[in-house]
Amino acid sequence: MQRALFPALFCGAGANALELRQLQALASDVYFGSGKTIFSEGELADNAFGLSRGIVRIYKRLSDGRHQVLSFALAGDFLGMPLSDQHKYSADAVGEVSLCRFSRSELLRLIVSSPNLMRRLIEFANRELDMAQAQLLLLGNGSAEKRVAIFLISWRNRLARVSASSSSKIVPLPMRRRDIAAFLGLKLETVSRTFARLEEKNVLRVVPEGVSLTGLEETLAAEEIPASHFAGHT
Amino acid sequence: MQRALFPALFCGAGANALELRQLQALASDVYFGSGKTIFSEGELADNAFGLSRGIVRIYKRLSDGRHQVLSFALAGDFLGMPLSDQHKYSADAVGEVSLCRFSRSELLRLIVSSPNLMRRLIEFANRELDMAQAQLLLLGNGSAEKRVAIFLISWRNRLARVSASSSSKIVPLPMRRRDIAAFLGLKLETVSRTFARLEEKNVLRVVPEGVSLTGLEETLAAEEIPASHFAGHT
DNA sequence: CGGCTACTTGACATCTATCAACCGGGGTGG
DNA sequence: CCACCCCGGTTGATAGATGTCAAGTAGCCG
Repeated sequence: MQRALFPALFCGAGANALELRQLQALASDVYFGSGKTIFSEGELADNAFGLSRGIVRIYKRLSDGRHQVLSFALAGDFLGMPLSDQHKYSADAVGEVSLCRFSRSELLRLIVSSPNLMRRLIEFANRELDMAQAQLLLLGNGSAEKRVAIFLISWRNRLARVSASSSSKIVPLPMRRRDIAAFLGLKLETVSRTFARLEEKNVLRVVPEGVSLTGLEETLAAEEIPASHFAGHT
Repeated sequence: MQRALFPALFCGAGANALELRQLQALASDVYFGSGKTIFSEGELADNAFGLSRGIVRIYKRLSDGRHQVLSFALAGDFLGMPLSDQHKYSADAVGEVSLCRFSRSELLRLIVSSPNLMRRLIEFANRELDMAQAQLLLLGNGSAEKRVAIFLISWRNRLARVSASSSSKIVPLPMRRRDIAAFLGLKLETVSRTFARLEEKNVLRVVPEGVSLTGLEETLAAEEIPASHFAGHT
């Protein structure tokens, strides 16, 4: 069984043994079953969470019941910035997830006392900001087809970075169509139709667990939005 | 003449005299005329900029010439996070602007050495992230009318915070329609039409320098997207 | 005065949302 | 064990909103 994977992933390759140990000392491992809510928008953020294993859907609820998915967190990500004392969005488990739970006040004290960790936190915030801004580009300028295509490529790249090599050419899509749609600012029917259209173009195949990409990026390379903006999602 | 306003604005009310002095020691005041480009996406970020006076348009260029405006920076904002060694987007002056220019390496050294400043930087990153995520909500779920309405209210609130009280009920819009459109993921014709429609509903008046709001927020209060997400843009 | 630029307005095309039917798998209960 | 139901997903028809193309107006500066 893996324990407290998050600290190692968060600190990255240049891991400093001390800060790693300090983080782990504060962490307690927790588990959430598929679909469970980890925290909800507006709640007091007594705890901070770091993701060790699995996928977490980060989203904001609109008053009419719609969702905007802000991101899909992967192992190594914080679920929200530990600074604010209130959760600014909700987080649900997509599939089963393992988390590190921290007392936010303890974590904050540790981070503030460690320039190293503080810097890592800024870098994390930076990556989150980059991702959000790339997403703004996509939602502001992309057709449904571009949104889906770029999402798939970006998602595959992110997965590849985390899970080393899942070897198979199939890109798993454990989230539901509805969630993909809510991430891309589309309706689930449109996502479904767009998958179908891309399949007809022979650039991907839809399989029950996800999709397999067969030339999607080449199609995209000829397009207006530089893929470089999206390849680097962390 | 005002000098080096940025450090005081960035440090905020709880300004620590020491960190303030240190920041000012590194800053040199620079001026850009209307429409001038301060830096461009992809350039090496030898300098970091803090905005003292005026408005700066932050945007990404798409390869086909379209722009996505990411934000309109106001006095007190950094133009991009000082961490990364490369500019991730471009910045143009909207009207005349005064900036503080820092050597990025010097600034970084100062910030890393000062837990106080580091924390302020994280808080700044947090605000930027919040704004970007609120924008994602808007682009993902809002009709043209909602986007324009929420933009206007959010813009007015941000201006009010910076310029104390511009007293008049007119909200100045020094940026062009094209920029508003690029910010909202719309075309400039759509923005123009939406202004016209809102004017017909008697919730605003279009004047040469901007708009005056006459009941727009009440209209919005009845809508699905909670305005609270947008009122707080910093 | 003339031309440029920003903006507005109009007619029409295109794309996505909406509403609705249908398919298929997994689980439940008879 | 089978039938049924429920849920997620796909597909179809239609409507509504925004984009596109084009003309026209107003203010500004030379």
